[in-house]
Amino acid sequence: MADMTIGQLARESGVRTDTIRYYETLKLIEPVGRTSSGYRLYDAASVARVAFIKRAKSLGFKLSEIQSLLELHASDGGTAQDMLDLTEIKITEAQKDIEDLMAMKKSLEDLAAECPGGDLPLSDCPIVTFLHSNHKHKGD
Amino acid sequence: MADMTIGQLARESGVRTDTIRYYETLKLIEPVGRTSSGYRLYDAASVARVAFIKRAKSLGFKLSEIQSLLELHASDGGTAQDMLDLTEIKITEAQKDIEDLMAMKKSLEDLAAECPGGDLPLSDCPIVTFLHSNHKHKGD
DNA sequence: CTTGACCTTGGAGCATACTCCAAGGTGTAG
DNA sequence: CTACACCTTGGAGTATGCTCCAAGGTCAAG
Repeated sequence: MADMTIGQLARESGVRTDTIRYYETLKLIEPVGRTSSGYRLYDAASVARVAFIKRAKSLGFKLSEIQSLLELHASDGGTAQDMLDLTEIKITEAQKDIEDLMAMKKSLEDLAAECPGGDLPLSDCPIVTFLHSNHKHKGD
Repeated sequence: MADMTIGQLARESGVRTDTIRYYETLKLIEPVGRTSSGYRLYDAASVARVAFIKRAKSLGFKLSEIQSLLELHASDGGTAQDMLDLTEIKITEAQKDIEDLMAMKKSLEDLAAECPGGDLPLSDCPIVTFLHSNHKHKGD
């Protein structure tokens, strides 16, 4: 496919035109040109670029991080190590988020396990008691 | 402690005065009264209420959800089962978030494991190759 | 020549949880 | 009486990733 408008790129890429313009404000993508009337023009490389952004997003990279990824890619100095470093930071972050969520989930499960349920009054539920507890915990 | 101003409540609770006023706009807390000059007044129950909010937050409840928790608590009809239900929804959500993060982390690890690192060009890093791949995956 | 789909820009709005600011009144210590 | 800390309200700003809107220009079909 030769040049295409923003709507065609959007359809090819499975994103909205607004999203592409938004990515443009973040310098993630730029049209390859403009028609005489001002319409943005894109090409096959644009489709690949949007796909790159979508994949990076699916790996948990934020748009600002994807910008760095794209810059790295565009620069001459970028090495495999640079990419590996960024990826390992992301892995560490994911690990921390997982641990935080697991701790939260365990607290909830422990409380739920002791809640009798049924038509009993709220005061019989340890979750409520915990929330109302006077004992301070770390971070208070 | 008898009545206190917003600043005292903030100090007791370990939050900012702005945060308490913000919670007030969300109907999470209300002053027990006002001085003749308009200063908000709080009491010991207010401290307990802010503590409740902080604990619920630490369990992963959003402020809007905490509002429901507080309403449940204030209503006569609330049962232990209601609380248990809300908690189990939260547990399920946490589980899903954990799974999503673990899937993401695994993808990153698999790619990182194959990246040679070092001064090699970016094109030798499978992460870059993956991001540039033409193969569509689910969700594209 | 009109219709309708498409494009343009600039800016506002959503969700989340605050945080900060300005302009002004209050309260207490010395 | 003067500082100075504290309080008030209303509104704006932060971060993230879009999404929608208005007002208007463009383009191809019939």
